Amino acid sequence: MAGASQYHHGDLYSTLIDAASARLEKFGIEGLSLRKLAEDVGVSRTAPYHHFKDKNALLSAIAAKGFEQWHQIAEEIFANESLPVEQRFKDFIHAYIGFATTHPQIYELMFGQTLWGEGKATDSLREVAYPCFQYQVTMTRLWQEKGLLPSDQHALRMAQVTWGTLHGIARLIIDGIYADASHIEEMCDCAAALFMQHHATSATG
Amino acid sequence: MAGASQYHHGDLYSTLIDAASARLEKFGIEGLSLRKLAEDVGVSRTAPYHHFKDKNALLSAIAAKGFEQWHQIAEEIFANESLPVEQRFKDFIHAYIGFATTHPQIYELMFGQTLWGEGKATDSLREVAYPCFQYQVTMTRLWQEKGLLPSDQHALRMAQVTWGTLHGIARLIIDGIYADASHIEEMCDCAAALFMQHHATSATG
DNA sequence: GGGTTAAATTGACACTGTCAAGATTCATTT
DNA sequence: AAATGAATCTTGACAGTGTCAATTTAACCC
Repeated sequence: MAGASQYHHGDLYSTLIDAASARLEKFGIEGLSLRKLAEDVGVSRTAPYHHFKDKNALLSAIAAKGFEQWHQIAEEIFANESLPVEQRFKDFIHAYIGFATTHPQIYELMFGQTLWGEGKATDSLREVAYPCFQYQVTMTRLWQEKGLLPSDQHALRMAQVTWGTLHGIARLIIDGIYADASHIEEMCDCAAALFMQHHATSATG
Repeated sequence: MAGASQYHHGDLYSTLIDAASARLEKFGIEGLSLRKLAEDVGVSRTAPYHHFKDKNALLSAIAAKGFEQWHQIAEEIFANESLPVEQRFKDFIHAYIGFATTHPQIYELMFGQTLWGEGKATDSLREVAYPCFQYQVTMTRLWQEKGLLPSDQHALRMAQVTWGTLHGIARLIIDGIYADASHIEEMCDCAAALFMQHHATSATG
């Protein structure tokens, strides 16, 4: 059933997501045209509409995959109890910026205005994204308990600010504003040091 | 010469920028159509092309205006020596987030992928934007000298991280991700407190 | 086989940015 | 004041885009 049929494609849904992801990484969100995508896959212009309500629905599906991917990375770092919290905290920062800069277009999709602008995001995307946000708060609370981050602030606020920092750095790098890729590591270290100012254990780096 | 002529508009350049800014704030970048814009102003579809090479050129001009506006705000706060540095630092943070959330679409234009994605920005935009970036470094260096920010980091890195934080918070709020407008003030205070951890003078707020 | 349903197709519409060629007005020079 | 040249604005046209409607094709179940 997964052969090379001509009329019924067989697994157009997955094929579209894969092809769209590839096209996305090459040409960006703006350069992702449904028609050219269909041509790539070898179906007619409107075939995708039987699997995705919208162009937004397709993009949402890709973004959802990105969230799942990232969530897994974050969980692995966070749950690796063989390393000290401090190291895991730094790893987390580097992993976040690494993920964002390795897949800039997908990152843009996950957090950009295209999907979150005016409630264009699919319900199924929200169901994947929100737990991802929530996880950040959980981690932040634990970092506060471990004394890594100051605990005189609400965990939610703290999570918003720390994530905001990573988000902002990622975007400055991605968009090539005011920061270029050669300074990624140093910027991550600088951010980590800034957050852990009162955590006086290791000032050497 | 600013009358109601019919063929020659008289001051189409400024009129277009104003109308485009208005349309932008209402419908966003995506919703800004050159054709509808021309109709708004009362000229034909291609009239704008005699004043702007591109749609990008128009957007760049609007963004440039935004940078000038912000630069002026920042300078006023920074140069107001009647207030203590600490207060001016907090004011700066609140002003930044305030500017971004008051004109979300213009902010998106100033720092988003539309103009900075792949070198689409006009030269004249760069000429306005880069000094704006540079100014941030200057301020950061002085904040370090005053003991507000830790001085064991390079000023450039520090500036990238602090601006990154503000940029990230602004975007999270604007895109409605993980943070909503009702927490703006608290988030700003949290960020300020985080930056000034080692500055032990005022912990009360 | 017949009938239901899912999947893929062509045709069409409204919309977009942008180029080319022509019309109109302004400015300046003679 | 007339003419020339440049600036400005116009209509016409083209290649794209997302998306809907009606239609054909294939699969699946009884």
